[in-house]
Amino acid sequence: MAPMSKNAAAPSVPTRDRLLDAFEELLVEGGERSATLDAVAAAAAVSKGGLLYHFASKDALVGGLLARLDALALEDAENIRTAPAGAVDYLIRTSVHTGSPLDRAYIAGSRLAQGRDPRAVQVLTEIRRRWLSVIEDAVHDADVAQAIMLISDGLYVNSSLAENELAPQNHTDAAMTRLIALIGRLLPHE
Amino acid sequence: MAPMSKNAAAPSVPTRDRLLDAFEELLVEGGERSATLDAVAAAAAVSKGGLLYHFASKDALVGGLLARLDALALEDAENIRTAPAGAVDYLIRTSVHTGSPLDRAYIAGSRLAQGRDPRAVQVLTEIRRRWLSVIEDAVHDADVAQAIMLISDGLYVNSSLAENELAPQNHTDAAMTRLIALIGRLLPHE
DNA sequence: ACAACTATACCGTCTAGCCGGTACAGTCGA
DNA sequence: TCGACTGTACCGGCTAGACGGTATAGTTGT
Repeated sequence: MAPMSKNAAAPSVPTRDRLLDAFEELLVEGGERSATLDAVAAAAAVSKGGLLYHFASKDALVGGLLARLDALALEDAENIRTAPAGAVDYLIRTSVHTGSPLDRAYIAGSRLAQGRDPRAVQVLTEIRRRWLSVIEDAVHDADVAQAIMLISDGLYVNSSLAENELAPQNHTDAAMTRLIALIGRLLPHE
Repeated sequence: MAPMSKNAAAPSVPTRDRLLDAFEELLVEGGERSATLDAVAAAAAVSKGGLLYHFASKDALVGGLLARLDALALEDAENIRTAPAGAVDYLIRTSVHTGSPLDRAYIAGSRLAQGRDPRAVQVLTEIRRRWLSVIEDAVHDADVAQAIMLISDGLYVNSSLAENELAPQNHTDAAMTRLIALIGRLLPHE
């Protein structure tokens, strides 16, 4: 077929990124196992040869995903630090599945880490270390910061496990506001 | 009817359970991908034919693991409810990788859920629903119970991701005691 | 001309699942 | 008490298909 404007939509997004998007999507939706090269190529509407043109191996594909995740997370750490409503507020609100690029990349990375890919484990560990550090700066108490991180992690688990079942309205804006108020009690007074 | 004394060692643990143990272990250590039938059989020191005698398919193996997890979790809910030091104390302390049978089964189940096995998702969702219910009974506040569950989930993520890296002494007894004290602040007063 | 692909064919390995066979303990009728 | 038979617990060889990766020839927009 015509490799140009697929059919209607012009490839405003470079193929390389579309491949990474597709890989991510498959990891999130179907786990490690379903993210095969064939599946990734098909999902990105690219031939397998085309995939391997951009990423010479599956390892390279994983590397590309992890690099993008790391870059996204680095930006995010800055967003948390400078969030107008406060670091804790921002962290908690963005810990629920918002569908943001970082969100998807983070969950995809988690899948790889659970498959025990050592690079994925390292990248995730580093990202979490950065988040913890930002929260520590914001609350001035290592134990409280730790507890807040745990809640943030818990939210990720919840939203990626239940998707939308368990406790229908746990992730609404109102619920998040109540949760953040609750976290406020952890702070002695500042 | 004695299937005993294979050669020398009497199989004090039935082969069926050894297979489930091996499957669990592989899921925990290497993720979904590494838990192949061949690997499970080898880890249980059984031939592949032997494995398939006990579990006719991989699906059946997953079913067996999930059934065992569910049974273990049902017992555990009772342990939480009747824990001398209180439900919250028990839940939090057992949320870190203790190596208990439930612990391992739960993490293994999580791996399957991340592979998007719908049965695994359902079993885990149900287990978490039960835990939440027990905590709600203990703290008499839905929001606080929710927050405690999130912390518990976070601890699982932490211990299963970092294993023993990130923040060396986050899961010591002392750290847990401090965390539980912190959670106490969430309760208005009771 | 060149980069960015498509399409197809192929290879070695891994994976799930199947099947025939073996060993052996216990049951039962004559 | 013997021989025929049954059920349980396995072994190990096999196959079809999936998977990662290679190779190569052709197409298209700039």
